[in-house]
Amino acid sequence: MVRKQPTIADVARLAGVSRTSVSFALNDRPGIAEDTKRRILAAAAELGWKPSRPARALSLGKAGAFGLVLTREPEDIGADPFFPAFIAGVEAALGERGDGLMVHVTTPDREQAVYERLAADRRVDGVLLTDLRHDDPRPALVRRLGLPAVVVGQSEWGDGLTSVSLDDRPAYVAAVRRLAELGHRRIAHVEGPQSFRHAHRRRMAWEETLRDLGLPVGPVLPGGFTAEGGARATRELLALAEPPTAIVYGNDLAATAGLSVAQELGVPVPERLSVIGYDDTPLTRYTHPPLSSARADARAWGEAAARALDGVLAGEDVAHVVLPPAEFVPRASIGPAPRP
Amino acid sequence: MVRKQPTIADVARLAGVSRTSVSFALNDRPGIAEDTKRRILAAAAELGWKPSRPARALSLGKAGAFGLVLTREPEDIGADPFFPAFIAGVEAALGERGDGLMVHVTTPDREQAVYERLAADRRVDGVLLTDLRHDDPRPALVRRLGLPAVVVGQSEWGDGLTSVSLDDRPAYVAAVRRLAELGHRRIAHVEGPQSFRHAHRRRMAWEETLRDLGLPVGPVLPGGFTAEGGARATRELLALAEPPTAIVYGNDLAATAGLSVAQELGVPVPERLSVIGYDDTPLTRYTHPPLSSARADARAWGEAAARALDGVLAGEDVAHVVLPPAEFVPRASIGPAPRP
DNA sequence: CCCTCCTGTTGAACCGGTTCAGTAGACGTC
DNA sequence: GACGTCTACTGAACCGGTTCAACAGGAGGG
Repeated sequence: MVRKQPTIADVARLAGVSRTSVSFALNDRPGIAEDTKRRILAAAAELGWKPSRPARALSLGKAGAFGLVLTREPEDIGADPFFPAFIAGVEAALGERGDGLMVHVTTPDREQAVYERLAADRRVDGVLLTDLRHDDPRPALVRRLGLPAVVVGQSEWGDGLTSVSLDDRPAYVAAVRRLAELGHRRIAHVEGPQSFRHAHRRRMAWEETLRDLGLPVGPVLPGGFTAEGGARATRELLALAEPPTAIVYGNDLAATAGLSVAQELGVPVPERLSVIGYDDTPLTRYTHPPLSSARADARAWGEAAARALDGVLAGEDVAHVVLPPAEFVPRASIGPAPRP
Repeated sequence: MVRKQPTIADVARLAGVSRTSVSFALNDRPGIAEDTKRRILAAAAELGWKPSRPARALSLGKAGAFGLVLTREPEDIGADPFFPAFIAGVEAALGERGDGLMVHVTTPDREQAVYERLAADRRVDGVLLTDLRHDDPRPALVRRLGLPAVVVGQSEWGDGLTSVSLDDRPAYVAAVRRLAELGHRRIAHVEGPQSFRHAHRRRMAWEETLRDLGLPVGPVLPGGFTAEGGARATRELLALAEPPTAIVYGNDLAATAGLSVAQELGVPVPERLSVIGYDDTPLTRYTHPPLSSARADARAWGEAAARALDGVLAGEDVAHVVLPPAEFVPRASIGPAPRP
């Protein structure tokens, strides 16, 4: 049973003033004598009064919460290193004000309905859009719904919405260049689902860097950001007549699986195959050999996204936020290209 | 800008009835003529009316949301395969009614304050307590705060609170027995943080099963549920004068790291070392060799926990819920004990 | 034909905050 | 001493739902 919380009327009674004065004192607005204010604050403290969020939300027309919708195929709800850290960052920005984050996990077919409900419910003031896809219906959807939103990703993905971006390309560019320096010429890519804009972007970074370097654009296979996909793609790549000497994966999960497949097939890493992931998951330092990867500060990203949405809600004309790009983290999984 | 949503007064006006009638019709209570009800529903549909959650929450004294607090050391916010699936399950139970889940990520030192705010805020109707520790202050805390709660774990951890448990011991018992069948006699354990009750429970399951089998209780080392801890512990175990022939880890992350260390040290798995994890993460099937693990249905757990909390809030005397236990999933990382 | 009961409907109060439009009283000015 | 101004404070309305008590009007019973 929820214990009855004191209301503003209780505080007013104890302090011997009107509810209005209590409200003014607590939101420190001018027009309250110092002395009275102290009395009111003392009374509030004595009763342990905290404003009722629903009442406040109703009165102010502000929910004091943001929404985050994770859309996943039911079978893909695995561990994603991004979200815990991202959410922690959002929380860091929100927590100060006592605001909260409503998390919804849903499937692609119900996604639109979830956003519609979020807008109609008036339980969140805005949403953070992550994992943007090509032709993502959400920017238009939130606009139509009048639901304030911030895009977590490149500004051009958001159809004019404010965005908070963290460039993952530099890490790929650095990775591919490093491989080239090491003498690799057949550099493959195991890509994430190309419907995701960040997955596509990673692929393009790999491709363009190879072009810039005048290297052949190696084979590309889908890895789906999953262990299974990474394993299967690796098997295929290593079965080629001229297998690549290096593989750049879309994320660590696929790369780790790829590492295992190489071992299983007796292909030594990095002697005959160099491997690179993305995400810098905790495991990378402890695979065998340690997996080269790329580090992005998901926590900072979450914090910045929350603050940007704050700004949007305040009616400010928030500029697109650009965070420091992801960094390539070389480890023992890469080495000189094998001699032909 | 949030588009102005229609209110119940708009619906009433359009249908030509009072607000009361609209409210009655929409919560289908008796005392409204079929005909009128149809008219009201049509009007509501035409305007696209959805009740305002804050207004409803204020009026009913129910927030229509649950809270989940994840307490983590800042550096430990990695990928945990449990929570995404657990949250998806909670969502499945809540989503039907349009209720939501507020997720807070915090650090141990602020944990208590977060729960206190949750209670004072009246923004959630109750909380789900996960990751219970020994002498966990939270059951007493939520009781003192009058905050309804359900314990995700064994009933005896909850100080009388309703619990939803999923036994992880059978998987450990089965794993250790299987190892014994395979001829192993030196079976080590790399445990999770013993302050967590489930980590301790896993350790005890390992220990008691060894006793039951009349086998020596092998060495135990802390692994902290992390890759780093798993790697370090494995290194130590393999450096022993008489190293274990099998290691049972507290989770897959530590086990996967252990697998890598074994490879690095040239200890073949499973020929000279059998390895078992827990969680059945997506990666386990694609490590080399595939990692034996234990599968628990985190999604079902979340769903059951949400339903149990529903019951508690409805004032029902909800019995402790017991879900099917975790299952041992043998894979190629275990094999016959090496001949001495 | 009157009284009672039931059905369908409504006005008003309420939930717990915020805020607008006042008002009482102190003070200064001429 | 009449008037205006400023400060400190308050009553009442409002946010958008739910719900209680009351009330028409028709049916049924005596």
